[in-house]
Amino acid sequence: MLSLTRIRNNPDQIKAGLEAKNESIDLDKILKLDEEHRDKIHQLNEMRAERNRASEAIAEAKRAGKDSDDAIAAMRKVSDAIKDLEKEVSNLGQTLDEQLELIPNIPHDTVPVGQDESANQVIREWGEPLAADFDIKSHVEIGLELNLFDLERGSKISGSGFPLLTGLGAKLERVLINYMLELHVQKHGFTEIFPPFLTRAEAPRTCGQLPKFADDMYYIEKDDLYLIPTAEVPVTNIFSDEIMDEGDLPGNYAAYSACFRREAGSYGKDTHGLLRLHQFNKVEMVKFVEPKTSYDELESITSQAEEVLQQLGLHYRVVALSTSDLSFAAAKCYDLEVWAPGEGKWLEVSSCSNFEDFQARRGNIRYRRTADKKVDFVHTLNGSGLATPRLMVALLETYQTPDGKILLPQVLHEPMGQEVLG
RNA sequence: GGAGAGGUGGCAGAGCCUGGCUGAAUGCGCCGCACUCGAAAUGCGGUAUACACCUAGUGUAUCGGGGGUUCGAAUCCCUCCCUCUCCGCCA
Repeated sequence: MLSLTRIRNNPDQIKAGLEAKNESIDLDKILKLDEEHRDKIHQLNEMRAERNRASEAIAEAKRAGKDSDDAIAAMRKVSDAIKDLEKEVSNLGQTLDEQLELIPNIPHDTVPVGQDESANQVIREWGEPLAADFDIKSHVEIGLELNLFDLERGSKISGSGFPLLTGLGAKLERVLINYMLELHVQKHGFTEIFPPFLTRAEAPRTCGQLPKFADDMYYIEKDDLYLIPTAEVPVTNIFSDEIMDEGDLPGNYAAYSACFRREAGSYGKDTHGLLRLHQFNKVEMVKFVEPKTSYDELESITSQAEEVLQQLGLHYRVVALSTSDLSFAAAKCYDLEVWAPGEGKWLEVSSCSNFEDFQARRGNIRYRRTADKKVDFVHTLNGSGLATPRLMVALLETYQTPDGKILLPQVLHEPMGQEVLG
């Protein structure tokens, strides 16, 4: 949520930002609504002030034992008028809020400007692509041959997009999750969280999934609960409606969760194998930081996510998303894309974003500054660290051998209890 | 699922029956000053947020959310949400 003051004071800057994000929002309409709203509030305040003065006089008279029937009769009319105006003001305010909730965050100055994803910038590339002198297989082939997963039976049980991992595939999934969590908790000092997987509407509202992207979420009508699309949702809301101490910042939290996405509108896209699923596993990092540090923290959370790929020895690149490719709530975002030699393409395995105070405003997440004791909104960031399905794809395809086996990277030998699959 | 209790400021906790200088006692915390070589203890003072404007100030709103009664609601009524306790059921 953008602050109205910011919109009011920098309408041109906001308009430019919205345009860069390919958003068509009638800001002038909102500004006009805001003006009308404030105008009515002003009127209302004056009427209320009058009422308060009169009530006080009536109270005084009553204490003195005098009667004030005339004054009461007069105030009755004022009171009715106040009620009408109150209704008007609250309707205006509600409309205004609904409009504000649909305004996305504004891109940071350093975000590359562009009409589509071709404007995204590759910031750096790490490692080398697999150079094989044999026919490279896709993860689907490998998985089927080695019985790591059974997508047909997964579909039988739950429909397409719900993977069934089996045997060593299931174990590899568990090992990867655990490995990533340990890295962030032990080495990077994150606090481990195991969050609820179903939340109230307020939680995705804070993060920006609601109200605009309701169709992408699984919803349990009977209990009015949403399945989380990422652990970002419950973890970001840990401190909603709270005032943190400056000493609590930066607050670094890492959480595993299953993630549920309806992927409405993306049917027929990346349906192949594990590339796009309705349910998947992810380790997510969330940071609550002081505003002035948030862009440094964005760099740091990105490198913390990169470290997973480096330790697994996977070829990847860091991409700065352009204005048009930024998500609704993000002011700046780096994607981590891992190279999948079997697919022959880069796969997004992580998104590291700075939301500035956008989510903090929606969720009312604040902190008290030590210096002047004032309360201000924190900045929130998050980064996948990482999502497993595409990581698994890259891993299987990168470490395949000519004889159809998987030679696991060093760091997985001990937790897997073996060096080779197959 | 059944029965009961409760939701008040950064926190704890009065006020609600008996509506009227109650934005809200008191305590803790925090800040300033005094005392001190310094600290603790003590004393004095201060300490919510948002919005607006005729901006050393003033006004309005906010006691879980919404609605109602009333000249006037933290206080009365309705409704929704949430938390806790006990019983039942269950992993």
